[in-house]
Formats: sequence, C-alpha cells, structure tokens
Amino acid sequence: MERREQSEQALLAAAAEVIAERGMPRASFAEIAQRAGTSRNLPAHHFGSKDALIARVAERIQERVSAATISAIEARDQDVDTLPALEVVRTTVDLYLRRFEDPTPDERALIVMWGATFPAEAEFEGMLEADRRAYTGWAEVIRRGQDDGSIRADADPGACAVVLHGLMRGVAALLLTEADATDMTRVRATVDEWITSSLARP
Amino acid sequence: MERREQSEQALLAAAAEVIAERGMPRASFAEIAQRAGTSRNLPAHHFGSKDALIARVAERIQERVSAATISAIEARDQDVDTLPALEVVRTTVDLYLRRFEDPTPDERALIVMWGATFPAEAEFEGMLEADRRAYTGWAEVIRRGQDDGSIRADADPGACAVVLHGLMRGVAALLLTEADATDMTRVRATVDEWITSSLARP
Amino acid sequence: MERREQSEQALLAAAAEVIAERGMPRASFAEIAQRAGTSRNLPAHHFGSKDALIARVAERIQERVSAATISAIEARDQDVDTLPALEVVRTTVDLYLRRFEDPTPDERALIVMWGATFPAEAEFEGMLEADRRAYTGWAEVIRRGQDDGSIRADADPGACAVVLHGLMRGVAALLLTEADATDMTRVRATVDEWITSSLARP
Amino acid sequence: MERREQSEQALLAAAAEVIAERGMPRASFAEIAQRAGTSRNLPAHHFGSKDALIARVAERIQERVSAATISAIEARDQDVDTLPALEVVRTTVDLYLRRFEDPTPDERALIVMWGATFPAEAEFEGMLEADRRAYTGWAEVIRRGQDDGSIRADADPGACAVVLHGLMRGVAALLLTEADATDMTRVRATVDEWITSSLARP
DNA sequence: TATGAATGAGTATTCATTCAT
DNA sequence: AATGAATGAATACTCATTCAT
Repeated sequence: MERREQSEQALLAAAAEVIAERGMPRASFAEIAQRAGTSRNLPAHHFGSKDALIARVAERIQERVSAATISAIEARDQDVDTLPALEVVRTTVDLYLRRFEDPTPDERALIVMWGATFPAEAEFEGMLEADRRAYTGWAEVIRRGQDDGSIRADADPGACAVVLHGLMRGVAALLLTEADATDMTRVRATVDEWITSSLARP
Repeated sequence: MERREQSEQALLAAAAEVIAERGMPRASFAEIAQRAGTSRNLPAHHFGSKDALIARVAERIQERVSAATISAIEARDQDVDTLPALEVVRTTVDLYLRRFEDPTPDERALIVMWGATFPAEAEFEGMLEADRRAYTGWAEVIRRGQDDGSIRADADPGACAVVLHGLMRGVAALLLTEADATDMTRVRATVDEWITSSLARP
Repeated sequence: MERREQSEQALLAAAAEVIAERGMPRASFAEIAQRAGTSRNLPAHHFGSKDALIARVAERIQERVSAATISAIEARDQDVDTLPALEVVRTTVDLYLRRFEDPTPDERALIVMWGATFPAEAEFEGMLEADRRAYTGWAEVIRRGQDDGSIRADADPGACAVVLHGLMRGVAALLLTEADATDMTRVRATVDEWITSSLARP
Repeated sequence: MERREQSEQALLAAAAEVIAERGMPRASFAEIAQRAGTSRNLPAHHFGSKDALIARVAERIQERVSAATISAIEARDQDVDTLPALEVVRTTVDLYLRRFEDPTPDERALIVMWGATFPAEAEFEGMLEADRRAYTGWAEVIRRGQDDGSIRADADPGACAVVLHGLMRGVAALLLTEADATDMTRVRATVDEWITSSLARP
C-alpha cells in the first residue's frame, strides 16, 4: 500500500515535469518512467492508459496549486472570510502570477495542459471541468464583493469571472513563454491596477 | 509556377484546418494531404519538413488574421490614424473577440498554435516573434494614446501591452473551449469596460 | 484444502467462459481472475503457467462433456450395453449435436479448443489425445456393431471412426458459427439419415 | 505498380505460411515481414491494419483453393456441366480431401482460419461469408442433382449442404492434426461411400 | 494460501522521411 | 513538379511472469 502510493507520487511528479517540458502529446510513458526511476512501463501498468494518467496529473496539479494559493493567502492575512472580496481577488491573482516568475514543473504543467485543450478535438474533460469550477468560484466571490460593498454593483459576475480567468491564464502563459522579455513586477502591478479600476466600487 | 502556388495555398489551408482540429503534434502530413486533395506526400515534398510547414502555416495565419482585423477596422471607421488611440484599442479588441464567436479554421488554429508554445521545449520562434510584435505594437499605440490624451499618463505602456495581449488571448481561448457555456456578448462588453476603466484618462 | 478446491473450480469455469468467448490466445489471466471474482493473479499462482491452466481446462471440459453425454444416454435408454451399437452411435451423435443448439460455455470451449489445435505449431497434447481416444472409442463401437449385426460388415472401423468424429466436430462448429442461419433440427435429422444409410446393414 | 503487386504477393504468401504455423492471433507483422524478406513494418504500411491483412489473406486463399479445385476437376472430366451432380459432389470432396494429404501453407491456413472463427467474439466476416457461399453453392448442386436424377429426391438440400460442408472441414482438420495416425486413402474412400449411400438415388 | 506490486517482452499502429520513378 | 513505395523510429498498450509480503 505504502509502496504503491510512493510509486504513484514519483510517477505523477515525473509526469508533470515531462508534460511541462514536452507538452502532453509528446510526453511518453517511457520518458516519464525513466525520470521517475522505474521500469519502462510502470506508468502504463499503474494508470492503465495515458488518458487516465493525464487525468490524474491534472487533478493532482489543480489540487496542489489551489492548496498552495490558499495556504499562501492564509499566511498573509489571518482570516479569508472577513476580508473584503475585492481584496481576495487581488491577492489571489497576485499570488497566482507571482508563481510564474519562477514556476515549478507543476505550475508550468498547469498552463501547458490548459493549452492542450485548445484544439477542437481535444476532449480533456478534467481540465475543462476545472476551468468551469474556477469560473463559478470567481463569480461567487464577485457576488459576495457586491454584497460586502467592495465590488461595484453593476458588474456582471459571470462575465467578469470569465474575463478574470482568461486574464490570469493568458498573462501567466505569456510570462512563461516570454520570461526574459517581461518585467514581471510591473506586469503584476498593472494587472492589480486593472482589476481594481474595473471592479472596485467607484 | 501557377500550379505550385495553387497547391501551396490548398495545403496551407488544409494544414490550418487539421491543426485547429487535432493540434499541432497530431496533425499529420497524410491527413493534410488528404484534406487538400493531393497525393499523400506532397506536403513533405513541398515544404521539406514538418517544422517548415508549421512555420509557414503560422506565418500565413498571422498575416491573414491581422489583415482581416485591419480591413474590419477600416470598414468601420474611415481613418485609423485620426482616431483616438483608446478607440483603436477598444475597437481592435472587440473585433478580435468577435471573431471567436464563430471562428474560421485559421482563427482557431492561431490559438491552438499559441497553446503549443507553452511547453518549455517548444521552439517555435515564428509564433513567439509574432507575440513580441504584438506587444511592441500595443505599447506604441498606448504611448500614442498618452500623447493624444485618450489614455491616462500614468499607465506603463510595456506592462499594459503584455496584460492587454494576455487578456485577449486568454479570453479568446476560453471562448473557444467553452463556446456553449459563455454569453459572448456580455463577455465582450465586460472586456470593453475593463479596458476603458483601466486605460481611459479619468 | 476445501478453499483451494473451491477456487480451482471457479477459476476453471471462468477460464472456459473466457476461452469460449475470446479464444485461447486472447484469454488472459486477468480476465479469468476477474470473472472468477478472485485477485488478479490467483490464476498464475494456482496453475503456475498458462499452458498448465489450459491443459487443466481441456481435461475438465472433456470430462464434463462426456459425462453429460453418458448421463443423457442413460436417461433415455436404460441399458447401453444391450443396445445395438448402431443405435448407440445414432443416439450419441444426436445428443452431441443437440447440445450445440444452445451450448454451455464448456461446450463452446470444447470446439474453440479443438480449433486451436489446427495450427502446425500448436502443441496441445491434451486435446489431441482426447481426439485419439474418441477415434479408438468409435472404432470399437463400430466393430461391436459389426458383431451384433447392426452395422454393415464391409465398413472400415478405423476410417469410419475418423469420418464420424470429423463429421460431428465439423457440423458442431458450423452450428456454433452460423447459429442463426441453420435449421438445427433438420441438420440433426440429416446427420442421422447419413449415419444410418452409411453404416446400417443393408 | 508492378513493385507493389510483387510486394503484396510476397506478403500474402508469407502471411499464409505464418498463419498456418502459428495461428492467426499469434501471427505477427514482424514475423510475416521477416519471412517475406521486407522491412519489419511493410505489412502494416501496406495493408493498414491486421484485420485488413487477414481479410485479404482469406480472400486470396479461398480464390486459390477453389480455383485449384475447379481446374483439377476440369483436368479429370472434360465438362463439369454435363456431369451428374452427384459425381460433381464426389469428385470435389475427393479432390478437396486429397489436398490435405500433403497440404500447402495456403490449404493449411484455410483450415486454421476456419478454426479461428469458433470463439464467440471472433468477428471474421470474410471467413463466415465464404462459408455461407459454400453452403448455398452445395445446396444448389444438390438441387441440380435432384433434377438430373443422380441425387435422391427426399434429401433436404439446405441441411445436406451444411452436413456436407461440416464433414469436409471436420475431416480435413483431423487429417491435419493427426496426419501420422490416419490412413488417408481409406478415409477418403469411406467419405466417398458415405456420400454415395446418403445422397445417391436408391 | 493468497494478494498487490513491478517487470520485460511482444504487438499493432502511426508517422516523418527517404528512395525511385 | 509530383507520386507511389518502402523504411525505421517511436508509442501506447497487453500480458505472463516474478518478487515481496
């Protein structure tokens, strides 16, 4: 039991690494196994199929990234629940982008997997569901902000959630691909200004 | 000569289609050739290698999409040069997003190819250069807006350009993958509000 | 001991099922174990190797099928020994074919395993021995029939045994593969006529 | 064009050999290619899939075997059409069984492929169709024999066709697997007697 | 006795590329 | 300029078997 869990963690970590480097379709079982230090087809044996592995990786990465975000928020401000919702948005986005200044394989893999959902045929339900959860989560936060007075009342929560999510993902992707060419601090500051000026109650 | 040109156009169009559907790594010569109605290895013969084909497709798509945007702008407003820069930004973004309500293969392929640049190893210079051109272009427009007074003076043109580009790409990608679940009109309106409130001189 | 026996029976029954469905080379331990409701590699552990399992299955199936035939004969006619040999032949063949109107997994597996002996390399001694026992058995019955006067004297017992066995197996196989397309009752009647007209003393 | 045809013939011949030896599921592309003297995956490239190869092999073997039978008949008797139908049956069956005294790979493969249709899941339409054609062919011949007076009028053509086909296949299979143990000449003679006594007009 | 974990060999299939025409 | 044929590499997946408990 212990042994299996250990293998699984090693495989998932290796898979995230390889996906971050090579992209999903070129991430092979052989490479993942080699990097995890196991036999060549433990991945296939363990997960049954590539789809299953991918789904598991996506799940794990989302858990880890959101857990890390939550704990980072809590490390900053004592109580998330009493914080005005606008501050929650600003802090979360800032922490999110901050990760991409020096991303772990998990974080890079998250964006890479997002990019893999763009082709029309890509049926990659795990990832798309996570996106949807993110929207609805944001929409709810924005509504709460309208209640607590920190967010303007005339904002459309659903549409704002999509725009916010797209902004985060899009900017994060650019930070990855153009790491050298961008001044990350100023980008983060600009994103913060945009969010504030767009959402804050005037 | 004529015939060669004709083949090339057919192959490039077919390639964009296949890339939009399957993603770059799974777009095969055989499929492209079949869809272009040519012999199975005309693509290889014509372009020499898959990398060369992809570079050529990226080039063509960028040309076509930006040409379409320009002509759409001109169809709306007579003179781009006299328009306040903020209006140029707003109009361009609006037209851009509008395309993704019912995207052509070219437009979808553009996003798909962008997504393929996320993996660390992806050497896909053509695409990244296009991104850089887009930044510098936006930065320049913003500076012009600061000159003509339509854009607030304290905005950081470089950082704003990155955020703007990321926002466009990110939202466009979401529109593609979540076509059913989003109200595109309201998303576009929200984007417009965000840009205005963030960039307009107060 | 008891438990082992119980496992063995379950595994053998499951193996016959899987072999009947998939054929021998595609019948996997994993599938057999799953269908027997045991752990995935109990089959390997219990029988040692696939060859051993198959030999054991073949043995069991032959036992069961011939036992079922004998008991069916006895259920019909009180005393096999006093029956004219020709009647024994006719009745046995009729009962045999009757099974394949709605065959149990065992019965189907018997034919499937017979089919697996056709390739030249197939070393499947258990099955071939059973065939030989069947010949010699039939030859003996025919000789007895020549003694008791029910079977024509000029028949060649050895050759007739081969033909009879081939006829039974071949027709049974066709009944399996073409279950929908054949009128089983009329086929059985025809077989009976053939046997009678070929073997009965004129 | 010529080259392709040449490869195809070599591959099909090799495939028949390997199937005859190893059986269909264990006949691998690699082995076939090696025996045909081509690169390891010409078979896959040429036929597209194993199913396609198998179908093609089955088709070719049936053509060849039936063509050989027809030409052998014609070599014996001048005119097939004027021959009494019973004689056609007897001669065909005799020639058919005669092949299995020293079968070519094609002939052995035919039986092996028949055996591969026994498992319930085996969908091997090419083979089953050929069987059906064989029935209907035999049924027709038998009807013609009833017309020309050589075959008894009370025989059921459809059922007789099934029995005849099963007898041929079953006995041929036994001749293959028990080549050493059977006196082929006497078996053929016995089959001829059975057919005559069962079908001939009394 | 039985189970879960892991391995290595084998297999079909896909695909870019090269060769020959 | 273009096509058909052939190759070699890579890849996911299956499976019997072995190891450890």
